[in-house]
Amino acid sequence: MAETFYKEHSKFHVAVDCIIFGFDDGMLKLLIHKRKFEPFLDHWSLFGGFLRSDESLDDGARRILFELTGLENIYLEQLYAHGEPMRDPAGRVVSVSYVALIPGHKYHSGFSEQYDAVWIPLNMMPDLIMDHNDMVERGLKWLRRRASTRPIGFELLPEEFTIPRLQNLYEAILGEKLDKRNFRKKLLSMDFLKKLEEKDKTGSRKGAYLYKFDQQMYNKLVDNGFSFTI
Amino acid sequence: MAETFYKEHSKFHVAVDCIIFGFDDGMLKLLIHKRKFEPFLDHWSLFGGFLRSDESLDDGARRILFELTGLENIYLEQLYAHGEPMRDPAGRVVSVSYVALIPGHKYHSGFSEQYDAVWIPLNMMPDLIMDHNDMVERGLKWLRRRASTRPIGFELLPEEFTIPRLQNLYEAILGEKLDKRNFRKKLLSMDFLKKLEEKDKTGSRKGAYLYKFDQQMYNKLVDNGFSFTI
DNA sequence: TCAAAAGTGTTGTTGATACACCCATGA
DNA sequence: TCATGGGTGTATCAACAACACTTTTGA
Repeated sequence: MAETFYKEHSKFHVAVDCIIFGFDDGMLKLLIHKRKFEPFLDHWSLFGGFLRSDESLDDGARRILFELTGLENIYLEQLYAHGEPMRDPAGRVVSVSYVALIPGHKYHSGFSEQYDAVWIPLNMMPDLIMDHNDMVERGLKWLRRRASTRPIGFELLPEEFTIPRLQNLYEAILGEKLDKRNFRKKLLSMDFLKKLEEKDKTGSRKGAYLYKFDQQMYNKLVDNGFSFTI
Repeated sequence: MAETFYKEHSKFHVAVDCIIFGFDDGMLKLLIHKRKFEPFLDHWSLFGGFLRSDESLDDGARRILFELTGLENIYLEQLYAHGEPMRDPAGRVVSVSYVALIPGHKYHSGFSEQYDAVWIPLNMMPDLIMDHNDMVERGLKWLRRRASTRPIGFELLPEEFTIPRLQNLYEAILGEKLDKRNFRKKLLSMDFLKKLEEKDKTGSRKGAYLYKFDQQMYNKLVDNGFSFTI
């Protein structure tokens, strides 16, 4: 019965494509791979797949990300629906893009090889299939906007991180150098970074103190009208 | 041949729903109507329709808006794709919502009656079908965000408008009173409002000078790194 | 001992906010 | 003449930007 009402209307394939950001070696990177099926077999592509009849768009995105990386509880947000009739030469497909942010410490889980996945620095992005380069550009704009109004930068770092590392990340996202004294002052004044006892010595002789993002504290601040900006 | 590649994958109805904002009597309003077909015949609903096989999402939104209002060249922006499997009890439908901003002076074109369309102030919104209330809420958040970072407020006013009218609009969008001296100072300092000779006397005895938004000037400012905030 | 990154305060400038009175006019 | 909304300037405060030297330590 359900399908009787609308049956005179066209139906479409619906796909989900994931724009997967990571941060490593001081660079923003994107996880892409060579496509495994026709058309465009073996061309560079975002990770995507077709929506199944029993799942929501969000579930589809989560599934695709999980199938690919084995990771769950990843920051994931819907970005944009692409629906040009000719965007895919092999058929009419409406594709909804999602942005995913992969924390730094989950990089080396070895998922890359089995799916032919590679992390490519944003400034070395090859031509991707169809409108995937547009998606990446839109994703980058989103990331810049989002990172300057919400504390999502932390989603791209390991749970424990140093202030200089955080600054590097913001510099990579915003594409500009920041003053370290002002950066530090501002971030610490916001009161949601917990300083730990240990130092991270991988970045320098001296070592830098590790910090943790305090989500609870952040929530409390937001409840009191605080809003993050960098 | 085109449809041979993906034929093992599910297909979906794709709909477009328009969140149509207007500004009148100092109030933000939304254009809604009573739905013309089952299911939910005669329930309050946003204006929407099914995507056709030969049109893009943007084209679909434009078409629906045109069929309804007879208006073209309306500010229209994609907002969000809703894809919960059970969002429509009559079938699996992925719906992409769009925000439309209708300029004030195009209100009285008489399109309302023939489509049973009514302008409802935002604070008197009835229960809408399915997830349409969510869409409205999302649309309002979008409008607040957008209006404070881009000069889209002008899309909701007639081509010629007074500063007090513009201020009323921003107050309605942001939901707070603004200081008239500061508002005026700020807007005029941005240099993209052209003052006209005539006054509009409908709002007061004294009359207030009319202004026009100078799109060219605005573009030039943006090229030079200017960014609008209110 | 030196190279390399971490850490630390102050000052000037700019933009935001708060605020009260006169003006023009039609009824 | 008076009620109504339009129009104007200044002073205070908070946030941001600019800027240079000391510390630690492994090689």
